[in-house]
Amino acid sequence: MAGKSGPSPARLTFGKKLRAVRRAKDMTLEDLAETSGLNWSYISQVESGHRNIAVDNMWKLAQGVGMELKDLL
Amino acid sequence: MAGKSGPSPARLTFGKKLRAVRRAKDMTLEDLAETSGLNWSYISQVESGHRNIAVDNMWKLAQGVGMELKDLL
DNA sequence: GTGTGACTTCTAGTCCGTA
DNA sequence: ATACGGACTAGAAGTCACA
Repeated sequence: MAGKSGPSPARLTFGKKLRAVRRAKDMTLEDLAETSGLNWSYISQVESGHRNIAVDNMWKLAQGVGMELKDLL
Repeated sequence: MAGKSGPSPARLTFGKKLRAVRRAKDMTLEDLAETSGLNWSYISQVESGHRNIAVDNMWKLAQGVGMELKDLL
């Protein structure tokens, strides 16, 4: 794993909200991978809080799910 | 400089708001460096949008300035 | 369709000096 | 008190195979 240190509150907040929104929109990881331009496997790790994701990618995921970034925090 | 790619909208939004809030609270970069545990030189680059900061550190900066992370986006 | 570990490449993040 | 640059290390980005 790349994001070694255990899930932090910040990662978990973002990850859980992202997953909730994605599912609410009936999107699979593969769907979101396509709309965000990121790898589905990577997104899976982000949603579970195992990755310390940076702003640019947070933004892409927010866009990919049709929301403002601040609404995922 | 490490963060090569130019400032993205996501970086700029966060950076500008952080700088505004920090100054509104009369904090210097060194003050924020101390309350957040991050390097002041690095924070300077984040505020100007030159760095693609990760969530955990965004959280630390939000804490260091006494705000919720979502309010800096 | 999804979670995870492992791996390489690239940059986030530190530290120092200089202005 | 802030900015910028170089040089370095830790860790994020990005991908894959297997469950």
